[in-house]
Amino acid sequence: MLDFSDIHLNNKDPVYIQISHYVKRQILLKKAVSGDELPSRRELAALLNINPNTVQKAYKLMEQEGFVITHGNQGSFIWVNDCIYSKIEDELTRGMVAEFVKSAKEINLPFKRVIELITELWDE
Amino acid sequence: MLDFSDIHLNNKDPVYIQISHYVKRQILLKKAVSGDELPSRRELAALLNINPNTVQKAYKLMEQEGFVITHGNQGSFIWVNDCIYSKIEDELTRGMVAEFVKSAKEINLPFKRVIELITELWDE
DNA sequence: ACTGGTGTATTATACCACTAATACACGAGA
DNA sequence: TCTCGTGTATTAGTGGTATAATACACCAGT
Repeated sequence: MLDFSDIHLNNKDPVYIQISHYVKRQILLKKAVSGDELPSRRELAALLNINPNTVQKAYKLMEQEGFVITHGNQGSFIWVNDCIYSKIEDELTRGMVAEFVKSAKEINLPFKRVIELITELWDE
Repeated sequence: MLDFSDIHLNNKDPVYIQISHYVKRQILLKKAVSGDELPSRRELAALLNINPNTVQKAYKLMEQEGFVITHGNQGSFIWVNDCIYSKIEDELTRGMVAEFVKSAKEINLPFKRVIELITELWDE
Protein backbone atom coordinates (compact mmCIF):
# COMPACT_ATOMS: atom_id res chain seq x y z
CA MET A 1 0.00 0.00 0.00
CA LEU A 2 1.47 3.29 -1.06
CA ASP A 3 2.41 5.44 1.90
CA PHE A 4 1.12 8.99 2.07
CA SER A 5 2.12 9.64 5.65
CA ASP A 6 4.97 11.94 4.74
CA ILE A 7 3.15 14.06 2.17
CA HIS A 8 3.12 17.70 3.07
CA LEU A 9 0.30 19.78 1.64
CA ASN A 10 0.97 23.44 1.08
CA ASN A 11 -1.86 25.92 0.71
CA LYS A 12 -0.66 27.37 -2.56
CA ASP A 13 -1.21 24.69 -5.17
CA PRO A 14 -4.42 22.74 -5.70
CA VAL A 15 -4.56 19.70 -3.46
CA TYR A 16 -5.34 17.27 -6.25
CA ILE A 17 -2.29 18.48 -8.16
CA GLN A 18 -0.10 18.03 -5.12
CA ILE A 19 -1.30 14.47 -4.69
CA SER A 20 -0.49 13.65 -8.28
CA HIS A 21 2.90 15.32 -7.98
CA TYR A 22 3.66 13.40 -4.82
CA VAL A 23 2.93 10.08 -6.48
CA LYS A 24 5.13 11.04 -9.42
CA ARG A 25 7.98 11.73 -7.03
CA GLN A 26 7.43 8.38 -5.34
CA ILE A 27 7.59 6.68 -8.72
CA LEU A 28 10.78 8.48 -9.62
CA LEU A 29 12.29 7.54 -6.26
CA LYS A 30 11.29 3.90 -6.86
CA LYS A 31 9.20 4.03 -3.72
CA ALA A 32 6.20 3.31 -5.90
CA VAL A 33 6.32 0.60 -8.57
CA SER A 34 3.85 -1.16 -10.79
CA GLY A 35 1.39 -3.16 -8.75
CA ASP A 36 1.50 -1.02 -5.66
CA GLU A 37 -1.95 -0.30 -4.39
CA LEU A 38 -3.15 3.16 -3.51
CA PRO A 39 -5.42 3.79 -0.55
CA SER A 40 -9.11 3.98 -1.30
CA ARG A 41 -10.51 7.43 -2.02
CA ARG A 42 -12.27 7.61 1.28
CA GLU A 43 -9.29 6.28 3.20
CA LEU A 44 -6.85 8.81 1.81
CA ALA A 45 -9.40 11.57 2.26
CA ALA A 46 -9.68 10.68 5.92
CA LEU A 47 -5.90 10.54 6.30
CA LEU A 48 -5.37 13.94 4.74
CA ASN A 49 -8.49 15.48 6.22
CA ILE A 50 -9.83 16.45 2.83
CA ASN A 51 -12.94 15.66 0.85
CA PRO A 52 -13.17 12.30 -0.94
CA ASN A 53 -14.10 14.11 -4.13
CA THR A 54 -10.76 15.88 -4.09
CA VAL A 55 -8.99 12.54 -3.89
CA GLN A 56 -11.18 11.23 -6.67
CA LYS A 57 -10.14 14.16 -8.82
CA ALA A 58 -6.49 13.40 -8.13
CA TYR A 59 -6.88 9.72 -8.94
CA LYS A 60 -8.75 10.49 -12.13
CA LEU A 61 -6.00 12.89 -13.17
CA MET A 62 -3.35 10.26 -12.53
CA GLU A 63 -5.32 7.75 -14.57
CA GLN A 64 -5.45 10.20 -17.44
CA GLU A 65 -1.73 10.83 -17.11
CA GLY A 66 -1.30 7.10 -17.41
CA PHE A 67 0.40 5.85 -14.27
CA VAL A 68 -2.60 4.74 -12.25
CA ILE A 69 -5.19 2.15 -13.18
CA THR A 70 -8.45 1.27 -11.55
CA HIS A 71 -10.62 -1.75 -12.24
CA GLY A 72 -14.13 -1.85 -10.92
CA ASN A 73 -14.19 -1.42 -7.22
CA GLN A 74 -10.97 -3.34 -6.66
CA GLY A 75 -8.96 -0.29 -5.77
CA SER A 76 -6.41 1.73 -7.72
CA PHE A 77 -2.89 0.67 -8.56
CA ILE A 78 0.34 2.15 -9.76
CA TRP A 79 1.15 1.13 -13.28
CA VAL A 80 4.16 2.47 -15.12
CA ASN A 81 5.77 1.35 -18.34
CA ASP A 82 9.04 2.67 -19.70
CA CYS A 83 7.35 5.37 -21.73
CA ILE A 84 5.38 6.77 -18.80
CA TYR A 85 8.40 6.56 -16.55
CA SER A 86 10.47 8.54 -19.00
CA LYS A 87 7.76 11.14 -19.20
CA ILE A 88 7.64 11.52 -15.43
CA GLU A 89 11.39 11.56 -15.15
CA ASP A 90 11.60 14.18 -17.85
CA GLU A 91 8.98 16.38 -16.24
CA LEU A 92 10.53 16.17 -12.80
CA THR A 93 14.14 16.58 -13.91
CA ARG A 94 14.78 18.12 -17.31
CA GLY A 95 11.50 19.97 -17.22
CA MET A 96 12.22 21.50 -13.86
CA VAL A 97 15.82 22.34 -14.73
CA ALA A 98 14.77 23.85 -18.04
CA GLU A 99 12.32 26.15 -16.29
CA PHE A 100 15.02 27.20 -13.88
CA VAL A 101 17.49 27.89 -16.67
CA LYS A 102 14.89 30.03 -18.38
CA SER A 103 14.34 32.08 -15.23
CA ALA A 104 18.06 32.51 -14.76
CA LYS A 105 18.52 33.76 -18.28
CA GLU A 106 15.65 36.19 -17.95
CA ILE A 107 17.69 38.14 -15.44
CA ASN A 108 20.97 37.65 -17.30
CA LEU A 109 22.47 35.42 -14.66
CA PRO A 110 25.67 34.06 -16.16
CA PHE A 111 26.24 30.32 -16.10
CA LYS A 112 29.16 30.66 -13.76
CA ARG A 113 27.15 32.65 -11.26
CA VAL A 114 24.35 30.09 -11.33
CA ILE A 115 26.75 27.32 -10.45
CA GLU A 116 28.16 29.45 -7.67
CA LEU A 117 24.76 30.08 -6.17
CA ILE A 118 23.69 26.46 -6.34
CA THR A 119 26.94 25.36 -4.73
CA GLU A 120 26.46 27.94 -2.03
CA LEU A 121 22.83 27.05 -1.36
CA TRP A 122 23.08 23.29 -1.72
CA ASP A 123 24.06 22.61 1.89
CA GLU A 124 22.03 24.38 4.50
CA MET B 1 9.17 56.13 -19.94
CA LEU B 2 9.61 52.51 -18.97
CA ASP B 3 9.30 50.21 -21.94
CA PHE B 4 6.90 47.29 -21.78
CA SER B 5 7.03 46.38 -25.44
CA ASP B 6 9.04 43.24 -24.88
CA ILE B 7 7.04 41.85 -22.00
CA HIS B 8 5.60 38.45 -22.71
CA LEU B 9 2.50 37.45 -20.79
CA ASN B 10 1.89 33.79 -20.20
CA ASN B 11 -1.53 32.49 -19.31
CA LYS B 12 -0.46 30.63 -16.22
CA ASP B 13 0.44 33.28 -13.67
CA PRO B 14 -1.77 36.23 -12.70
CA VAL B 15 -1.17 39.15 -15.02
CA TYR B 16 -0.59 41.66 -12.24
CA ILE B 17 2.12 39.43 -10.78
CA GLN B 18 3.80 39.13 -14.15
CA ILE B 19 3.83 42.90 -14.53
CA SER B 20 5.44 43.34 -11.13
CA HIS B 21 7.94 40.61 -11.88
CA TYR B 22 8.80 42.20 -15.19
CA VAL B 23 9.51 45.55 -13.58
CA LYS B 24 11.69 43.87 -10.97
CA ARG B 25 13.70 42.27 -13.75
CA GLN B 26 14.09 45.62 -15.45
CA ILE B 27 15.35 47.10 -12.20
CA LEU B 28 17.80 44.28 -11.72
CA LEU B 29 18.99 44.68 -15.30
CA LYS B 30 19.42 48.44 -14.70
CA LYS B 31 16.95 49.09 -17.47
CA ALA B 32 14.75 50.80 -14.90
CA VAL B 33 16.18 53.28 -12.43
CA SER B 34 14.83 55.75 -9.92
CA GLY B 35 12.92 58.51 -11.63
CA ASP B 36 11.80 56.49 -14.62
CA GLU B 37 8.15 57.01 -15.31
CA LEU B 38 5.74 54.16 -15.84
CA PRO B 39 2.94 54.37 -18.40
CA SER B 40 -0.44 55.38 -17.08
CA ARG B 41 -2.76 52.57 -16.01
CA ARG B 42 -4.94 52.99 -19.04
CA GLU B 43 -2.03 53.33 -21.43
CA LEU B 44 -0.38 50.11 -20.31
CA ALA B 45 -3.74 48.38 -20.23
CA ALA B 46 -4.30 49.35 -23.85
CA LEU B 47 -0.82 48.22 -24.82
CA LEU B 48 -1.22 44.82 -23.20
CA ASN B 49 -4.89 44.44 -24.10
CA ILE B 50 -5.91 43.96 -20.50
CA ASN B 51 -8.16 45.74 -18.06
CA PRO B 52 -6.93 48.99 -16.45
CA ASN B 53 -7.80 47.58 -13.05
CA THR B 54 -5.36 44.76 -13.54
CA VAL B 55 -2.64 47.32 -14.16
CA GLN B 56 -3.82 49.27 -11.15
CA LYS B 57 -3.50 46.15 -9.03
CA ALA B 58 0.02 45.61 -10.32
CA TYR B 59 1.01 49.22 -9.62
CA LYS B 60 -0.49 49.10 -6.15
CA LEU B 61 1.41 45.90 -5.43
CA MET B 62 4.65 47.49 -6.59
CA GLU B 63 3.98 50.50 -4.38
CA GLN B 64 3.50 48.20 -1.42
CA GLU B 65 6.67 46.33 -2.30
CA GLY B 66 8.38 49.70 -2.24
CA PHE B 67 9.85 50.34 -5.65
CA VAL B 68 7.10 52.41 -7.22
CA ILE B 69 5.68 55.70 -6.04
CA THR B 70 2.63 57.62 -7.17
CA HIS B 71 1.62 61.15 -6.25
CA GLY B 72 -1.86 62.33 -7.05
CA ASN B 73 -2.62 61.97 -10.67
CA GLN B 74 0.88 62.80 -11.78
CA GLY B 75 1.73 59.29 -12.84
CA SER B 76 3.82 56.57 -11.24
CA PHE B 77 7.58 56.37 -11.01
CA ILE B 78 10.29 53.88 -10.25
CA TRP B 79 11.98 54.52 -6.96
CA VAL B 80 14.62 52.20 -5.55
CA ASN B 81 17.02 52.60 -2.68
CA ASP B 82 19.82 50.20 -1.79
CA CYS B 83 17.64 48.24 0.59
CA ILE B 84 14.90 47.65 -1.92
CA TYR B 85 17.37 46.82 -4.62
CA SER B 86 18.99 44.17 -2.44
CA LYS B 87 15.60 42.70 -1.70
CA ILE B 88 14.74 42.44 -5.39
CA GLU B 89 18.14 41.05 -6.23
CA ASP B 90 17.83 38.47 -3.50
CA GLU B 91 14.36 37.41 -4.58
CA LEU B 92 15.32 37.07 -8.21
CA THR B 93 18.62 35.30 -7.63
CA ARG B 94 19.12 33.52 -4.31
CA GLY B 95 15.40 33.13 -3.81
CA MET B 96 14.90 31.55 -7.19
CA VAL B 97 17.94 29.30 -6.88
CA ALA B 98 16.91 28.23 -3.38
CA GLU B 99 13.52 27.14 -4.65
CA PHE B 100 15.15 25.20 -7.42
CA VAL B 101 17.55 23.48 -5.06
CA LYS B 102 14.61 22.50 -2.89
CA SER B 103 12.80 20.95 -5.83
CA ALA B 104 15.92 19.09 -6.90
CA LYS B 105 16.39 17.62 -3.47
CA GLU B 106 12.78 16.52 -3.29
CA ILE B 107 13.50 14.02 -6.02
CA ASN B 108 16.95 13.13 -4.73
CA LEU B 109 18.75 14.71 -7.66
CA PRO B 110 22.44 14.64 -6.73
CA PHE B 111 24.40 17.86 -6.98
CA LYS B 112 26.54 16.47 -9.78
CA ARG B 113 23.53 15.52 -11.85
CA VAL B 114 22.02 18.96 -11.40
CA ILE B 115 25.15 20.60 -12.74
CA GLU B 116 25.16 18.18 -15.66
CA LEU B 117 21.57 18.99 -16.55
CA ILE B 118 22.07 22.72 -16.32
CA THR B 119 25.18 22.51 -18.46
CA GLU B 120 23.29 20.42 -20.98
CA LEU B 121 20.25 22.69 -21.08
CA TRP B 122 22.03 26.02 -20.90
CA ASP B 123 22.58 26.37 -24.62
CA GLU B 124 19.62 25.61 -26.80
C1' DA C 1 -29.23 -12.53 1.72
C1' DC C 2 -27.21 -8.95 4.16
C1' DT C 3 -23.74 -5.68 5.26
C1' DG C 4 -20.14 -2.75 4.40
C1' DG C 5 -16.66 -0.87 1.66
C1' DT C 6 -15.49 0.12 -2.99
C1' DG C 7 -15.44 3.30 -7.39
C1' DT C 8 -18.30 6.50 -9.77
C1' DA C 9 -21.48 10.18 -10.82
C1' DT C 10 -24.38 14.18 -9.99
C1' DT C 11 -25.79 18.38 -8.02
C1' DA C 12 -25.30 22.21 -5.13
C1' DT C 13 -22.83 25.44 -2.49
C1' DA C 14 -19.09 28.35 -0.94
C1' DC C 15 -15.02 30.64 -1.48
C1' DC C 16 -11.34 33.09 -3.47
C1' DA C 17 -8.33 35.12 -7.00
C1' DC C 18 -8.64 37.42 -11.04
C1' DT C 19 -10.64 40.30 -14.24
C1' DA C 20 -14.08 43.50 -15.91
C1' DA C 21 -17.25 47.49 -15.98
C1' DT C 22 -18.29 51.68 -14.20
C1' DA C 23 -18.25 55.89 -11.64
C1' DC C 24 -15.91 59.54 -9.19
C1' DA C 25 -12.75 63.43 -7.95
C1' DC C 26 -8.68 65.73 -9.22
C1' DG C 27 -5.57 68.70 -11.95
C1' DA C 28 -3.12 70.27 -16.11
C1' DG C 29 -3.74 72.63 -20.43
C1' DA C 30 -6.13 74.80 -24.19
C1' DT D 1 -14.44 77.03 -17.94
C1' DC D 2 -14.25 72.93 -20.40
C1' DT D 3 -12.10 68.95 -21.71
C1' DC D 4 -9.28 65.16 -21.21
C1' DG D 5 -6.43 62.05 -19.02
C1' DT D 6 -5.08 60.88 -14.59
C1' DG D 7 -5.40 57.85 -10.12
C1' DT D 8 -8.79 55.71 -7.22
C1' DA D 9 -12.78 53.21 -5.46
C1' DT D 10 -16.73 50.29 -5.81
C1' DT D 11 -19.30 46.73 -7.64
C1' DA D 12 -20.09 42.83 -10.58
C1' DG D 13 -18.86 38.82 -13.17
C1' DT D 14 -16.03 34.65 -14.06
C1' DG D 15 -13.53 30.41 -13.39
C1' DG D 16 -11.20 27.16 -10.69
C1' DT D 17 -11.00 24.76 -6.46
C1' DA D 18 -12.85 22.48 -2.61
C1' DT D 19 -16.54 20.82 0.00
C1' DA D 20 -20.91 18.66 0.87
C1' DA D 21 -24.70 15.58 0.40
C1' DT D 22 -26.42 12.05 -2.09
C1' DA D 23 -27.16 8.21 -5.09
C1' DC D 24 -25.95 4.13 -7.60
C1' DA D 25 -23.88 -0.35 -8.99
C1' DC D 26 -20.52 -3.57 -7.80
C1' DC D 27 -18.18 -7.10 -5.06
C1' DA D 28 -16.24 -9.50 -0.91
C1' DG D 29 -17.07 -11.48 3.51
C1' DT D 30 -20.00 -13.00 6.85
